[in-house]
Amino acid sequence: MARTTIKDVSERAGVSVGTVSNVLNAPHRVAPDTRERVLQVVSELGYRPNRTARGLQARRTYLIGYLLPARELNVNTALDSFLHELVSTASPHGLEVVLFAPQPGQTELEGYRDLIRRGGVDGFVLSETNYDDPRIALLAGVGFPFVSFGRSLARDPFAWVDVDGATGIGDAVRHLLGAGHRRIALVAWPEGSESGDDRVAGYRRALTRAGVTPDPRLEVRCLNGVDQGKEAWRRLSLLDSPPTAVVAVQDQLAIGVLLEAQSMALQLGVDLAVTGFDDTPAGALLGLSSVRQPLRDVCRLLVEHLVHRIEDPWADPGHDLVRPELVIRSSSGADVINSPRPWARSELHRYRRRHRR
Amino acid sequence: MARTTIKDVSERAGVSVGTVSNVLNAPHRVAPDTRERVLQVVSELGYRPNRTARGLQARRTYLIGYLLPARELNVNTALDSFLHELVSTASPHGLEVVLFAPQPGQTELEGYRDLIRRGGVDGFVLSETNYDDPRIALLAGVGFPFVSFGRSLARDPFAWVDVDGATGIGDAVRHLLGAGHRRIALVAWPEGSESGDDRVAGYRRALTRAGVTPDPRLEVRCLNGVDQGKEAWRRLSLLDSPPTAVVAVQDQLAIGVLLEAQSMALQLGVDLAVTGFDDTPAGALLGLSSVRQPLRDVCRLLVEHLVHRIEDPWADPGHDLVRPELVIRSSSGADVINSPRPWARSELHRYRRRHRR
DNA sequence: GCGACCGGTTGAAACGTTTCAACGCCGTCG
DNA sequence: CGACGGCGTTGAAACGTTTCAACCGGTCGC
Repeated sequence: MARTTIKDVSERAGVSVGTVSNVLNAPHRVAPDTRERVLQVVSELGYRPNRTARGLQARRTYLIGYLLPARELNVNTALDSFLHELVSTASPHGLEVVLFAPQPGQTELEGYRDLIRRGGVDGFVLSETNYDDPRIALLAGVGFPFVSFGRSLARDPFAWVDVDGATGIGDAVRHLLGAGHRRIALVAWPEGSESGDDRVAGYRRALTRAGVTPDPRLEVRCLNGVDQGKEAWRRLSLLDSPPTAVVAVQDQLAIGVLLEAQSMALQLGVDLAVTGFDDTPAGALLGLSSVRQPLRDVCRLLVEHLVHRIEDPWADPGHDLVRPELVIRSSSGADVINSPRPWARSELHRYRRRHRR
Repeated sequence: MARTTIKDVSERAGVSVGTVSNVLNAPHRVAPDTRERVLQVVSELGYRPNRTARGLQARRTYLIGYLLPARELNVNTALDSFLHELVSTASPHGLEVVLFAPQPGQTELEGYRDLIRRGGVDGFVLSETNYDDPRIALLAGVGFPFVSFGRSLARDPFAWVDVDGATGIGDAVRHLLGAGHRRIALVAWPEGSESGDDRVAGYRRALTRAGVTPDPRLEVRCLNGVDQGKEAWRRLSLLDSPPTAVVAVQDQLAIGVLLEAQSMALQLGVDLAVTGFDDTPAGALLGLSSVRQPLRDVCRLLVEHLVHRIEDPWADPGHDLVRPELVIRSSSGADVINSPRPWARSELHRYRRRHRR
């Protein structure tokens, strides 16, 4: 029950506690034979310095805070893998990840502020950062170490890592262009989100560079969600000349498009190609091609930047933009899994005849 | 930069630090007017006691540890919601959740042991507990507070909370029986997992109680996974008289069954009813009926038990079994979403003719 | 032969709390 | 009027580290 302390070690090794501490933190200062003896006792007793005591003296906690984003507007569908990577990349730096949520009746910002005041963490990792995120103003304002997964238009310089969504979507577009598609639609979130607008820009740029003029009628805007994706495809399918491919800025939207198209008896990868973003398990299940965020790299960089901020809060904050990877599956024609259905096209025609005003 | 300490408060309020501490922790001991004055200063300065210092003296950390289960064998597909509920139920008790992973080259058990030695947490929450889990022997052995999500055959008594999988599966079976099904198959994991065996037992019991004799040929065993589910349905469909309903012990298996049945052009909810377990987003998307674990209740109970263990490690560990809820969707005939396909049956027959030896 | 220096070690202070024995004051009772 | 109690407050110790000035014994240089 009683934990073994540095004092136990020092007594047993016949040295002072200062010496034991030196053996552990500055071995070069202590004579080789003393060092050996102390290390021997340390391993016999299985001694590990107490984090709390060490933290009190060093004014550190060896913890980094991550506020769990509210469940409802959960765009970050990859929370699971994100946390995994974050925790395992933080670990070698002697850091652990503390999850927290605002107390009931507290705003998110108050949650951050409270944790700072209580001296609860050494720094924060933010995610789902958006334009002019108030958290950045708060943290940069008080000079508290943090790093953001996602860029932001903020006056203060700050450390961030982001996925190059524009290039990712561009890769999807180029993949579809390469497969012969020319009428490539976009299903995107409403204007005003950092990552959303970035992806839209990538779509337009890729088309333009390939000599295809982006057609505004092929750009549908809606909130995230499977149902919204279905609705989006319904609207696209009623156009004079419907698209042959759809690029969605998120898997859920893509899944909606895909399901709705299937229910119109369209053959995915043949009649219609679809791509998503985030490479979610649900999407993978349905054979959805998707842009995968390299979360391992992202987390490695996040932790590196954060460690720098903690160690030297005065240095210039750095940042990184990492390139995602397009995972090609059957939804964009990789290898067709379902058997062809010759009546698919006529189904689409029937649907359109019924619904066009 | 310099945080405000209890000393700042005491000086400004013209009292000793002891008094400030009493105001915060034992207000009845201090005179009302002093109390007011101190509280006034506390709120002016936004003072919050430093967790590290408080923890050092109390020999506590106010943190509970959760080891992120290895990604590969991730049965706990609801990690996201689980953590959400865990964090928000722990918060009112003044506890935060620390995630950790074994250092590279360390076993899981060493990860736990290390954290105990370093005095890193006040207690652990275990999940994915299995028969005779070595973590339970370790923690119960050294008398370290913990609570387990999942029962286990362990010699030592320990605190746990579990979902009554048997009853959950039983509910699914009764639902199908009520819809008129009699040949109800089971797709389950291989024998030897605590929760798996529990669910199998629930399946058999529900059938027996309803006067239907369980047919061993209708029980398929396979590892978790969508592909395994597909394979399971292929085997079931080749039986002399195939089942009209399938109960799976997990959503991924159910999804496999469902997808494979669809690819045979069976109409879900009409030709074949399917139920899963865990109510995953992917399942919900496909209209899969599923047994939902009441994670909020589970986490509330987990935290309560753990707090008791921490406060009074000598008391008898308690436990709770909570009943899950069956969510009925179209896969078991709730409201059929697809239009009927008259040729479905003949497709099945064609398939069977082709594949039976 | 003496001071300076150097490597190794020690002891004490400090980190920010809580706890608790001791103290001072005031009113009450004998 | 002195002893006693009770209430409110204080001061110091303790929690387990790290850090750092000081110390000690030995060696070197002059």
